[in-house]
Amino acid sequence: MARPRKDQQIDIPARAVEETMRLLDTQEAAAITLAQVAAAVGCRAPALYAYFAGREALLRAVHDAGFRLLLEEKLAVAARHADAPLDRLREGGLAYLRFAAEHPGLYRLMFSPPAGADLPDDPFATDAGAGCLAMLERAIAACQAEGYLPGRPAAQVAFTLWSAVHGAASLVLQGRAPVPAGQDAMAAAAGVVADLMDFIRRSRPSPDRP
Amino acid sequence: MARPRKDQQIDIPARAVEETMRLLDTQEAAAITLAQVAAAVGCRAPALYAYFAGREALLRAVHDAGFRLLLEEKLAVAARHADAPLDRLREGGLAYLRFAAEHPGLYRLMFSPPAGADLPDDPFATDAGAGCLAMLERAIAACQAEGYLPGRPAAQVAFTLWSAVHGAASLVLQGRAPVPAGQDAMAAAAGVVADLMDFIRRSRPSPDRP
DNA sequence: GATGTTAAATTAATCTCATTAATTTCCTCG
DNA sequence: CGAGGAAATTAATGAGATTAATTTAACATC
Repeated sequence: MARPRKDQQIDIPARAVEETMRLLDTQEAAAITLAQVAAAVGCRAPALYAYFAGREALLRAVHDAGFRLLLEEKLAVAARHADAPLDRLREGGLAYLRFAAEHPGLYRLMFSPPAGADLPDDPFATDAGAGCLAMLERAIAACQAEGYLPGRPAAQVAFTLWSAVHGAASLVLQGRAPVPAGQDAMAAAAGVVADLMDFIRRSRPSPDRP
Repeated sequence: MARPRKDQQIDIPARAVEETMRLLDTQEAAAITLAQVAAAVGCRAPALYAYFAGREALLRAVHDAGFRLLLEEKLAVAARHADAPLDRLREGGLAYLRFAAEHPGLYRLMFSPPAGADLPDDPFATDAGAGCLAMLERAIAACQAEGYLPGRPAAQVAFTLWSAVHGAASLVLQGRAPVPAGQDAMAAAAGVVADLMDFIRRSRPSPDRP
């Protein structure tokens, strides 16, 4: 019972990331223990060290997997609104919020200081989140092609919008959103998206004004 | 050397919060150890338990102190722009960003899930951050009195703006802001405030349009 | 097929904290 | 002065991460 037979081998690295994500539905990242993950995977804690440098590294891998998942969902949404750029922007924002609501623990991990693990590589280029930002930037460029948000660098606007939506998600997950009464906590966050869309709509010089 | 003489007593609870804040300038909250704090204060770790239920509670106290500090700074800024509501809003946002830049560790702690410690009391009402939001809401009401952002609930707008500025600060502190080249990381965040002010300016029905 | 070598886990051993228990020292009040 | 409580301290416990030592399977070579 030291080394497993070939037929009962487990793909430890993959399972570890999966199971950690699952655990994040229940507990916060800080509370997750390697023994827990190992138990869920079907091995002992030290076995994880063969595939991850340590707890931090495992969490970092989950962090990255989270961004890949988010990107997938956003791509799917974008595909459904390939034409209408404004709709794409709104639906993208709402999809983002949905993601945060459905995976609160994972979302928090994705936006916690990845600690230590970020020094080795480029600060932003290699980050898994960069893909999401790039995608948002394209959506904004499409809006600009229709006359919205004229004369501003798309990258800057992308950062503004991402900031707002991420900020909303983050505040909601901390219970810091004003909850109107009996409503879903995410309602306030959806309101942020609505406000932003309104701002964008008004940014077009000539038509579309009350 | 068990109990200190009256003349060499320390105000442990106050010093502990102070020193923890100081430590946060260097390390992230997760890395701070009670022994470290105790050493900085001038006592041993178990002494802290007489004043804080545990590590979490100490961190929570620091979290609250952080919000009080932030509120102070914002009040000072507001006082300097008692008239011009739009300026007050912009300067408030920039002051917020400055705070985050100057106290990155503290800021992260303030916006980390306070974990466990939030169940006992009201989710939002008693929170130290509520004061900041309330203040923002007043500033917005003042802008509305001048015709900006007409017909929207001030609370909703306040949440949108707070989300955007907090999101920007949060992303910058994680190195997730696009840094234009050689510029300060906070430049991108300042750009967010500029964008928001622009949106607000355009929200007034009649005048003030290119 | 026996056998040495590498691989992949396991259990045992360390180390670093947080937290709790036992002790010590000082102050205050009679 | 002596008793009792207050405020720390040192000693003990326990959870978890990490590392060392050990075990067993798979493979290649003879």
